[in-house]
Amino acid sequence: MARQATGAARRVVVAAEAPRDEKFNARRIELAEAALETLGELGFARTSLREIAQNSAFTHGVFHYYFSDKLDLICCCVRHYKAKCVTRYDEVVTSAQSRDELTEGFLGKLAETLQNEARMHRLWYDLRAQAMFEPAFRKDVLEIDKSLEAMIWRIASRYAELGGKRPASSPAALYALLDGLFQSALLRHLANDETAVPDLLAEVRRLLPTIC
Amino acid sequence: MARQATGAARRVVVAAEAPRDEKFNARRIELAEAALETLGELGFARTSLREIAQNSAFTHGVFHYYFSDKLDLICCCVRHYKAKCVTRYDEVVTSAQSRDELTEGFLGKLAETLQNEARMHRLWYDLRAQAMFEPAFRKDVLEIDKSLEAMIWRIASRYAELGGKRPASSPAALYALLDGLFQSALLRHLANDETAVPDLLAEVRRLLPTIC
DNA sequence: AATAATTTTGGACAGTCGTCAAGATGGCTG
DNA sequence: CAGCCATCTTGACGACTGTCCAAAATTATT
Repeated sequence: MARQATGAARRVVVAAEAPRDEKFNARRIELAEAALETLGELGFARTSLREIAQNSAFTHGVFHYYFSDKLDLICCCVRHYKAKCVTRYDEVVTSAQSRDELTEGFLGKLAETLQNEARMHRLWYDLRAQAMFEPAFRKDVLEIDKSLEAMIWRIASRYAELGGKRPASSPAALYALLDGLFQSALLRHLANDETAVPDLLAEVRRLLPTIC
Repeated sequence: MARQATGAARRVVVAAEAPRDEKFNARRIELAEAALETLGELGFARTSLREIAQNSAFTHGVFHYYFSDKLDLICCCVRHYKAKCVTRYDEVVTSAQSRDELTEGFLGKLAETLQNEARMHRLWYDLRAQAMFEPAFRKDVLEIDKSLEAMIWRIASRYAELGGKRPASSPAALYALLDGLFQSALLRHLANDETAVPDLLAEVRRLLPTIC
């Protein structure tokens, strides 16, 4: 019997099958990473499984073998990508010994992300919007959103701590603010607005002391 | 010769044709409003011209007669809808005679919007995300974004004025904050989270005095 | 009333989509 | 070696897409 590709069915495995299961999962991630290339380029709506396959070393049948359907694939993709995302600032947060150091480290990473990973991030915003229409996306999206909020909160807490203060805002408001700024800057950056990145940096630099 | 449906070509009309032109434009808006019903239900990607036509009193051919293509139609739709949006709070802003009055009026409209026009707003977020991939959307989206920022700024300015202060934040940051909060609340509301609306109201109520 | 222009209709077209299943491949076990 | 099983390939299927067009219906103009 062919292995079920649906996440729900795959969770019930006996211990003996665990290594096989891990191999299966590793392959899923391999495919997801290949798919992310095309998804980041075209967005969710315009991307077909065939297009994904053509831009990768795999055939379109393999994707159907490892994923129950298109939604399953895309959920796996964004989940995998965002798992890396939420650790992006951790090194900066733990190593910074002063507010200035943290500020510069944070802003540096922020600019780097905006410029080098614009395609991946627009995919995230695409998916978050799709989740408003497609219930199948909601659970994953809400979960990722929560973890991003926590990521921002770690930065703010550390920043406040280094100044001997407490964050003057709720985690939700802080995340909304930074996410909103980032989203706007991303759109402008993608529209070839040269001032998008410096404007974002200046705004955040100005904002940080006022909210923590 | 059939009339060109592209916006660019239609702008060159002699004065005598102006009334005909207005009739043409009125029909466009009529069609756009019909299309918004389906677009708000299904989102940009899932909506086909045929589906729009079936859920309306028109045939799919008419849409091609009045719009050069799908993008043209959708741009017209969101433009039309957002033109109404940006005036939503104007009455509250001009009539409010105290901070409390403005706060309550604003929050009331905010809650009403979130609950009654959730479908239209998720379409806006959908389109804004699509603009990151589709250059044809960018001009309109950036323009609408600017006008929404101005709308928020009018509220904040008036709020500050009623308190004898000045807004302690930039227009961009303020809009990012409120837009981020609204977007998050909208997603939760659509996911049947009962606390989404009250949470948003509480957060904004708490935030207003701190930023103005 | 007759003619011309505009608007509307609904079907045809070529293409793409997700899905599926029958068969090929290759490693592993008995 | 033979049989088995997970993995992968390939082509086909029906449904759906945006676009286009020729003809019909409607409206405006002479």
